Amino acid sequence: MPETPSFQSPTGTRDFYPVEAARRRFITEAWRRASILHGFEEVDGPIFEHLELYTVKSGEEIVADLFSFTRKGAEKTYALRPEFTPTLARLYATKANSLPKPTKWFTAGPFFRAERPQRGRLREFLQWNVDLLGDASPAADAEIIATCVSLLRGLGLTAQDVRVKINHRKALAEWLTQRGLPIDRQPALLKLLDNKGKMPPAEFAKEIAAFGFAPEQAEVFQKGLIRVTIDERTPTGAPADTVVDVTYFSEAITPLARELAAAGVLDWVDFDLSIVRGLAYYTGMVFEVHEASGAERAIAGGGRYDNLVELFGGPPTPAVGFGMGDVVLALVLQDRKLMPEDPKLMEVAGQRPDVFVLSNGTPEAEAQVKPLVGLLRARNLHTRHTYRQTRNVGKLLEEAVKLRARFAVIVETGTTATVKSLETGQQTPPVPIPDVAKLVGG
RNA sequence: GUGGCCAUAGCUCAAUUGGUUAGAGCACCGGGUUGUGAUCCCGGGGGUUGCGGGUUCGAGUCCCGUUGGUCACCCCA
Repeated sequence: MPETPSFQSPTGTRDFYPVEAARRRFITEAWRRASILHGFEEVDGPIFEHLELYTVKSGEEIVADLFSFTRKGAEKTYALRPEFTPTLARLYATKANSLPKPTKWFTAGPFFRAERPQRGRLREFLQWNVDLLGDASPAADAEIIATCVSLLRGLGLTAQDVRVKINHRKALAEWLTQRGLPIDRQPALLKLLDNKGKMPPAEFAKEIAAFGFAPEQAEVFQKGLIRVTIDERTPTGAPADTVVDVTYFSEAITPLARELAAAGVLDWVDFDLSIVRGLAYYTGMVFEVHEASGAERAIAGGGRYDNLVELFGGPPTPAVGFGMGDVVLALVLQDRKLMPEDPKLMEVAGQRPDVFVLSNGTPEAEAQVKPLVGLLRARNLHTRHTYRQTRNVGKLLEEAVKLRARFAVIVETGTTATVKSLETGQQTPPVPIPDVAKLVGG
């Protein structure tokens, strides 16, 4: 299409009309509330970074999945940020000595990945990142997960709707080593676990057998779940655990389970051996949040990354955190009918008008509309008026209702107006115009 | 990067299977009405049928390409 320019939006991006913008705000405000509720402070960085910031952590292969560019007369190569963690590590490393321990930061903003879009994945999306740095304890792990659960709960989701699936890299590796699986073969096993959902059970069983597990033990990995209770002296697993002894693993994660119980979120959690995440940099606990039936992609994912700050030039610093994108979250909310519908949405997004001012159409009354609108706005009331030509009171009230205004003010004369509550239908007798503001809450 | 499906008004869909000037509902605007949220009636604006090419007397309809959407694979920080 050489000649006429295309005005379609770029692949994998979205246009935000008022309704979509309100949905976005519904989500980002929930993110912000949950973050602040748990004592995290907002930070941010540039939306593009030097390309090397990403290749340091992820290698050259990542370049294919980035939007990168150079300036004409090229200096350096930049990339639109695909994730926040490298920026976060830089922020922390730069001021590490003066930052409190722990440092609790969150951010929310746009990120970019040059992939083919599909359900739950776009090229431009919003992501919420919550990180706790400088604390290596299981309590820190639990605090991060509790913050994530707080968000989910705040949006109306329940432990029946979504599950937090937790694994522990280090514990799993040590357990596997104890069982006699050499370190160098473990990545292949993790990869297999990660792919479990995409292959027939028989094939999975066959492949798992290659790692020295009996066929019936494959079933445990197939199922993946380990129940951990803190009521008993020794954690016990689900019945399947008798087939594969995960006692060592369970002991390793018991401190975390206790902290999760103390934080009141243990009932949202499953310990799941098949949660792998990227192999690159997680060093301990890893987790993902999934819709309970397995529909949709992961809603959130994260874990402990104790080596990363050092990798970006800071002091050795334990860290734990997660990211949550808006795309899958919105899909799950819509699946569960938890995303407010159109008129309600404006209210949720804080855009509901307080007052709609109209007149009865006489010149004296009409002349008072704009001054009154200005007066009410000066009192911090969200005030609207019509742009239509009709002065039919019925039609204008209809417009006020459609906008979900709380009050309609009808200017009756050059000096008086009536105030009608659109919620109760009650209407005052004519009052002096200067009295209107206090009648509508100004 | 690979593959399947899809594309008609802002939205949801029609168009007698290749045949006149592409229609309807919703939405939007105006009127019915110097005055109260409903219902109803009348009228209006809106389309290069995603875009480009081809076949044909004739293409929204058939063919090729392309762009975009969607779903899956790869990947998933």
